[in-house]
Amino acid sequence: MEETDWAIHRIAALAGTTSRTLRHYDSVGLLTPSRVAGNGYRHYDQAALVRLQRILLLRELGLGLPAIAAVLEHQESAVAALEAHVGWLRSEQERLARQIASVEETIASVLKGKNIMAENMFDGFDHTQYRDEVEERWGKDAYARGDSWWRGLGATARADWKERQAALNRDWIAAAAGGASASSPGAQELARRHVEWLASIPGTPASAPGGDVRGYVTGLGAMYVADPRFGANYGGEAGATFVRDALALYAEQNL
Amino acid sequence: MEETDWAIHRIAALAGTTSRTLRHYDSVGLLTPSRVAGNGYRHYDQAALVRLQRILLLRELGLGLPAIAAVLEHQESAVAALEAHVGWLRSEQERLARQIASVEETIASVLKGKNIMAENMFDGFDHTQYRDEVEERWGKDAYARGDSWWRGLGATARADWKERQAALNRDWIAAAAGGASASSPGAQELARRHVEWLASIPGTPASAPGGDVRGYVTGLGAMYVADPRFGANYGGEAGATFVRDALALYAEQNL
DNA sequence: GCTTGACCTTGACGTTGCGTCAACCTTTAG
DNA sequence: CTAAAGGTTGACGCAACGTCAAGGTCAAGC
Repeated sequence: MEETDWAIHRIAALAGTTSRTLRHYDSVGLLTPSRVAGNGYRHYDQAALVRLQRILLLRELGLGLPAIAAVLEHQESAVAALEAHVGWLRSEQERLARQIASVEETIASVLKGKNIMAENMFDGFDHTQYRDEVEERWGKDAYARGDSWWRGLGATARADWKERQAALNRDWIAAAAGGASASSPGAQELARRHVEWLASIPGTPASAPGGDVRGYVTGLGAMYVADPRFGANYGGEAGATFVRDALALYAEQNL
Repeated sequence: MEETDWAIHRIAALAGTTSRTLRHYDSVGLLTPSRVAGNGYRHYDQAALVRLQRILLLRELGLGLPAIAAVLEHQESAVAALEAHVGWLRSEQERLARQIASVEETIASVLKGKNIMAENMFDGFDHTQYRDEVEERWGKDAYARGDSWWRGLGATARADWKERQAALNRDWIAAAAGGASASSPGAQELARRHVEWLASIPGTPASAPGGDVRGYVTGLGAMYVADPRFGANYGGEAGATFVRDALALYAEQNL
């Protein structure tokens, strides 16, 4: 009989890991000691060492402990597991690539003085979380249209568009807070700018050649009041009501 | 006064996140409610909404909450923080690229029937954790030499080399277990194969033109006994002793 | 026989960013 | 009055250990 039996610190050093890790692997059942002495000390033999080697190899490849356990139990499907893992690694890499692009875009915008992070960035098209409701309200492909339009813009164009929106929102809120009436010249001028702004979004009636601009603008105003997520842009329900009324009047008289 | 003040669920929906997240941001001090009512309910105003927008924007870029807090507090250094973040993202991407390459190499080896995961993978050169000691024993650049040699090999060559090593280890252990003496013909033949195997590693005296093969092989045998990490390849100390003696005799008589 | 030091053990907390109950109020609508 | 929403504060869970903490074991030196 050889004395092929090491204390925990030994194989740890032998395999290039720590005793804590071995205890962890024991506790999760990934690698149990080949022998536990009466005093509770863990001992490992060559077979355990080989298994440990494999575990560490797979860990270096980025697999999680459950995945490693699975690979070691069902060695036949090891290749399939590894290939699935490569797929996951690739998707992670792509995600990182997108993040890098976004961050650099942001840096460039900030350097150009475009305060991307400065204003209210709310609107009905650029955020994905309302997909279902946007589709429900405006038709199945309204969301897709709005989204593709939005994604088609460069970072600068997006920033420009958002800034025009933010300016509009500010002015609407100021006008409402100032106690102006929806029919006042100031409110009507804002309505004109608002419609102009809407017309810059392709795919809506406001920008289509023979679109029902009037109905669209009136309906949109109603939505600002009905939906607090849009109404938020205008200072809440009261502000949204003001905007709706001004838009309705403007649409009736000018569109 | 406007009623620009929303309940927690409102801004959550408004910003596309959850109330739990907002409570979390409150608890970590990243975003405190603009007002807390007598009943404990959190309320947020437009300023809070704007801040939340920025937080979520930065979060999408992959920044951690402490980093986000730092960026928002010191807006001047925002660009620097973002650039540092890009650097980290790039390093992560490189790490993933290396992992992908390794996993694919492993898959290819397994498919070729090379059981990379099947045998004892111990030797003095392929693992990095003994760098200090290898350098101490064999000189400052021994490690670097061994490592660069090893890394210069392709996956297939590595697997081949490891298999030859594993076969040698097996045979040594079998011979020692069989009770053979170090001077027996079997042991001496193993010693010959061992030296041959060593000679396949460039940068050692065994492969150098005028190297001190004799001293090298004898010293290596001593190390197998002295260091359990190497001795493990030969069935522990007894096995390593057998190998050392056989190598010493072989070196004396043939080198 | 005792001390020292090295090594072992079993907890248990910390890490990152919330998701997900759980137990318990409040407010609002019917 | 009651039920349905929605709010609150805990507290656990996740991944894989690092890092104390408190305390047993063992070989060696006095």
